[in-house]
Amino acid sequence: MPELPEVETTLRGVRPHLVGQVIREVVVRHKVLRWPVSADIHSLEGCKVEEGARRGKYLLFGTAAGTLLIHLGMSGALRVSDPDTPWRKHDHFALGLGSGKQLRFHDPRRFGAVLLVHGDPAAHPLLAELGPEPLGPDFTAAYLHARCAGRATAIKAVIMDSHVVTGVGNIYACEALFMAGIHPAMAAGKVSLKRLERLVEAIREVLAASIEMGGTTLRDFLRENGEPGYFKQTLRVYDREGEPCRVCGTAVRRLVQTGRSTFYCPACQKR
DNA sequence: AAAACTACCTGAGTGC
DNA sequence: TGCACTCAGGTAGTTT
Repeated sequence: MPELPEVETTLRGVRPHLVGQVIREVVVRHKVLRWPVSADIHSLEGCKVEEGARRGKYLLFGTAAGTLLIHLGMSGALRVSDPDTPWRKHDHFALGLGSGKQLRFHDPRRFGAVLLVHGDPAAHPLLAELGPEPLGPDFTAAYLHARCAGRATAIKAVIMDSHVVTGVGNIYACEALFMAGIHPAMAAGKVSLKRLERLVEAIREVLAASIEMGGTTLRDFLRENGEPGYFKQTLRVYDREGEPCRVCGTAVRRLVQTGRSTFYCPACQKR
């Protein structure tokens, strides 16, 4: 499910319900997600949520007992619920809040993570090696050019590598490459600085536009209030195999790169 | 060092 | 209706 826009949408949705609230209760209904839920997670009980932030696709909620780190994986979602709402299958974790509401973590595939991190979260192994934020000032064409230099790896794989730039997943990698007119299988080291400038701009533009629309609901992503995101209708190539390119009418093609589907227009995107 | 592959897990959809 | 199979928004870890 979630790439950066969906995580940001989730953050904006849950933050007003969380920040300033005391955590009355921590409910662990399934102890192991991608990793075991931190054994000391109950030490959050009685703590106030002081802040809510995002780093890449990680959500960070700061408290006196440490930082609650949540990753949504492929199928995770957070939802603010009334406590008398019946638990759904795959509701694995929840916080009972002073407001009387519950924040529930739902994740059928259990690729997500719920961890309590002590000390500076930026120093945590999961966060320390992440690349710059794509919407921040450090993600520039010069930076990307340096990271691509000499690499034979496909440009698509490079922009999906969270250690190069964080938050760009399969949907937005396909979309941004289309917008920049770059063939997804092109060797990263062969893409000119000028074209990388367009790519950086395209990544920023597509992520910002999707955030504006509440993210992309492909199958099951829902916001904290149960509403879908509306960016799917704006997708240019993703999940549109065989359909006409919105620019030139050529049929959109699908290819498989490192086990993931890539969608592209063979006429608009050149090597 | 970089590139390719594996693993984790459930559910939806397809074809027989 | 059921079975076997493929595919799905992520990414750490292992192997080549």
